[in-house]
Amino acid sequence: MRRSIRRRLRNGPIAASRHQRGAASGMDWADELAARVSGAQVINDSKTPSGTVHVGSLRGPVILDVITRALRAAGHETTLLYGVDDLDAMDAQALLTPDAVERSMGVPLAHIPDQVNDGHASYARHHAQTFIDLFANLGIHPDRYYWMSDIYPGGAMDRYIRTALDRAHVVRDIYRRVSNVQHPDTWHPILVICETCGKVGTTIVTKWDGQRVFYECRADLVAWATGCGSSGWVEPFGGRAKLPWNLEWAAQWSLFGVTIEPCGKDLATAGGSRDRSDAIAREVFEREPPINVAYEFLNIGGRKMSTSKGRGAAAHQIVEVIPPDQLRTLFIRPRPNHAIEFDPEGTDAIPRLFDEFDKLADATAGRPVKGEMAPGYASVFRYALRNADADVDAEAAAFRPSFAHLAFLVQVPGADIPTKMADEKGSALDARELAILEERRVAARAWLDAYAPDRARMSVRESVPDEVSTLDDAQRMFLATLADAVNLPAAGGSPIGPAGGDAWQAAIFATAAGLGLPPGRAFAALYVAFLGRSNGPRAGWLLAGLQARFVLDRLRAAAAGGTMGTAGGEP
RNA sequence: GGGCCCGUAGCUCAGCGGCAGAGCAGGGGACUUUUAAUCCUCGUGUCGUGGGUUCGAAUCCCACCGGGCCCUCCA
Repeated sequence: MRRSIRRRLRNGPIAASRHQRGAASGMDWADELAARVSGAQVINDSKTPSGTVHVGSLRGPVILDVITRALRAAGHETTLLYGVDDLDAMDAQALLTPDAVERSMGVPLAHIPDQVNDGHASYARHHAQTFIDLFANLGIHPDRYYWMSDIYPGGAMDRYIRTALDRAHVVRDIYRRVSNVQHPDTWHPILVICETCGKVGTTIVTKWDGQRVFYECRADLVAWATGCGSSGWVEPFGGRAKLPWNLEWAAQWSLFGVTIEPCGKDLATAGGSRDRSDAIAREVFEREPPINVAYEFLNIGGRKMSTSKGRGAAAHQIVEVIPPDQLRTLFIRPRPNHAIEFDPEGTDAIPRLFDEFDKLADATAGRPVKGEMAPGYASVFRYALRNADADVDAEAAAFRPSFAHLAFLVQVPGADIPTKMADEKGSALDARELAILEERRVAARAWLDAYAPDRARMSVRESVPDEVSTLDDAQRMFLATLADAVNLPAAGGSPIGPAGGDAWQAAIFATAAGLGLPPGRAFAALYVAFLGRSNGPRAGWLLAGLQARFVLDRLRAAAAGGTMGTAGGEP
């Protein structure tokens, strides 16, 4: 039974180049995959919790989820597994994150104490859990999570360890043949956790007697960690040793019966990790490897993301700005073999992501959209939804406020956003729409705090903006006249302003009308005087929220062309 | 050295054998007791280059150029 399934899986990676696909719709890669397989499917992915994970790492889990949904929609019984390779050593890889612990280099990640005192049992648990905690909110629900630090001690890997050691010569041959890596003839594919110093990255096994291995913990085996120099015979079972990554990967496929496993393009390169593991699966564990779905990375500004170099956001931070449906859209819209260019810092990339999602919703709901839709847009929309069981039509039909507009409104003092949105929609927002609004309002604020370009932010300048030099005489006159008009002497002689936004607003219109200045020019003058830009929030309410003395001084300074209030200093 | 991806409008990209397209940005205009917006309008771009196949190539093939990433356990 299983064998017949395997035989059908012998096709290469599905990541077809653009020239190979047919008259495709956008999500065909997932649906085509679902149409190609038969029988029950097991999808797997696993991750080494080396440290803080950046947002690009979520592409893999989202792709897993989309494949799972496509398979289930096609009627295949499907199991989704997600593993944590937490017996891997803290190695050079961890040095690429800000989290590496120098004295623990070479130690299994699961055996390193959590550096953050927030209740996790280990370094590995901390970073893996921080990552995994994002899954549910993104609509990714593996049927089972497994941790290699549980799997090994439970003995489940013992039979694969034995097979690998018995066939060490085959493994060495694969490394040499597939990857041009020449291990010594005494090298054995097992990593003992040193009984003396606890490191796994520094040990090498040179003998296997069928029950025990002889290992040495060498000071200079690797550059990034120093072994303690001890050696001895040990039974490499029950968690006392782990397989090297390529063998562990292949062993996982056998252990869990994996039929589909996507991987990043770094592993999928010719002669790389995936090729080695595929060969090991076939020749050592005698099982056809799972279907591969190779996927490209997420680049920031045309360059690779790097947590350590400050390019790109940590995954757990970006989700505060990009809600699940939109983050899924980011990953799902391009085919897996396309690199994604994404640069949220100081750009409108995030607002445009929302716009694109909204356009997908509009088109799916049958509303008119500007321009043309990419083929397969309805599938993209459906798979982008966090909730796999959502009523797609209802979701598409729901009212969604423009993100950019919302980012503006949240900066307007006293704006009644729900009422404004109801006006825009033409009727009251329902519960779901209010939830979407709230989600976007939070996201908009977070975006303004963390990523937005300055032009999207509105703030009253502390001194007279240079931009007042662009005002014409009529506008200056308006500002001066307004200041005089509202500066009615109070009993004590101190300046007062109109009480409240309505009164300010009325004064603005009255003053402009008195001067014959079109309201638009008058308001523009105010915005320039206070914000340094030609548009802004409702001016009356903006001024009402400021100190009257400040407002009057600024009006007069701006009317004078900025010669008052900015005390020299400029060359 | 090998592998993968990309190269189409300022930017992000779609199109993948049949008249070069969209969004955004930008220009111009309209409206407005206001902001955001909305509406109208404006697109000749060596489709990276050179060959080839074809009645016909941005599209298929070959070579090359440029960019990016990977091949060190990141995805």
